[in-house]
Amino acid sequence: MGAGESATAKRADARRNEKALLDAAAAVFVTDGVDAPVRRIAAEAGVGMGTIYRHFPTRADLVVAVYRHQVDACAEAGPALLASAESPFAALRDWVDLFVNFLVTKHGLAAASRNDPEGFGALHGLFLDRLLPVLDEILAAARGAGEITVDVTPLQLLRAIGDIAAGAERTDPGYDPKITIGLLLDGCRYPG
Amino acid sequence: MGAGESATAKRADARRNEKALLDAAAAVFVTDGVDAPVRRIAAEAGVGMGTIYRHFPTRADLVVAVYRHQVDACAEAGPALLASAESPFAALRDWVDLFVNFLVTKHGLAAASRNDPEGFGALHGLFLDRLLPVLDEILAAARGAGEITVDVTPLQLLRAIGDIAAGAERTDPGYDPKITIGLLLDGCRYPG
DNA sequence: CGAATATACGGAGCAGCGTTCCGCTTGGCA
DNA sequence: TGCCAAGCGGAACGCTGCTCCGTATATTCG
Repeated sequence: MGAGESATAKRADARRNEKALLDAAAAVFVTDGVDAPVRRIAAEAGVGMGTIYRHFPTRADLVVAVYRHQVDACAEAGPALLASAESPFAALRDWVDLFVNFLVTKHGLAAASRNDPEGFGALHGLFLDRLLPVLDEILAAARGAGEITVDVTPLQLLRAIGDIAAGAERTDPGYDPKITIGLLLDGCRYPG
Repeated sequence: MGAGESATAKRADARRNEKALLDAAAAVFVTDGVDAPVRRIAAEAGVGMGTIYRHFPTRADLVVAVYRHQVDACAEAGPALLASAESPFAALRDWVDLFVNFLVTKHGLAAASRNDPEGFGALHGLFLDRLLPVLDEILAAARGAGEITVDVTPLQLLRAIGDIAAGAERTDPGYDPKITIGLLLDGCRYPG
């Protein structure tokens, strides 16, 4: 069930186009957000409409492909933070910060994944698959250290954070999602 | 600066159509969400495209017109809750609950107002104008009673709540925004 | 009561979007 | 070199928001 490395080796031009598409999408997403017109991405990559749909049948497929390694990096940072931070709760703060920074810099990413959960099932799945276990681990550590007493599920927390970050994606001076999230995290523990 | 009761008295059919449009929009919003196609609303009301745009130049104008009284009701309930609840913090809980229930039942309302803050400036303004003072009052009372010690601004809290509610607009069993919001509110006080 | 006029109406039309489909091109292999 | 599956491009379709202007009508005035 491994994805695509052997089986029937893709043609060279197909591989080239896929790469071009990925690069183009990454660039366009930065300037125009993840809702950028398909034609725009195709044009940027110098390919036709058919090509983009053949490689990435769904917009979410493209988004996932573009951001997968960043999500991975975020997931992998979890254990490291847990080891280096002075307490599990501090690690939680740090890790959440990482996640929020990731979300906020991707225009409309979280919003898109929320507004169209059917279509963005893949993205949703990526987030959940990679991030949930990590958050679970950090949460368990914090709970073990007595820093968290409320029983909040990782899913609950991850979604809440995602929603808050999504709401703050537009740059609005005077509102800082991190403060809100800090409040939320504080709500998960009793003060020491 | 009063809006529209005298000046140059509108034509009878214009008034009728405006009412029809409002009713139609309310009905369509319930079934199809606030992003329902303009043509659909026009058809439901039995008017042409021109008419809908003449009465409500912007989609937000229509949305605001449809929900204004509900927002008003929510705002007016604030002082009443403050008077009847057993503590200011309890009133805060109740009032927030009211607000969330309002948001969650309007498919895509909060999301729409967030994804297009330019276009939905009117909606945003309505929320802020009517609701912020009320929340401010409740918050001040709670702070006066020593139930809230963190200095969180009404705007901060209102936005956070709106964002969380917006994220939960799709019915997703297993996730309850009210729990998240409860956590957030708890984060605003020291435990008694 | 009938004409004049501002007011309001309707819907064709335009531009931009996502998505599909199929005739043509090209890479890889014998 | 020649063949053919794999891949490509972009025209075309249906749906969207929004504008524009010829037509219809409510209101007013003689």
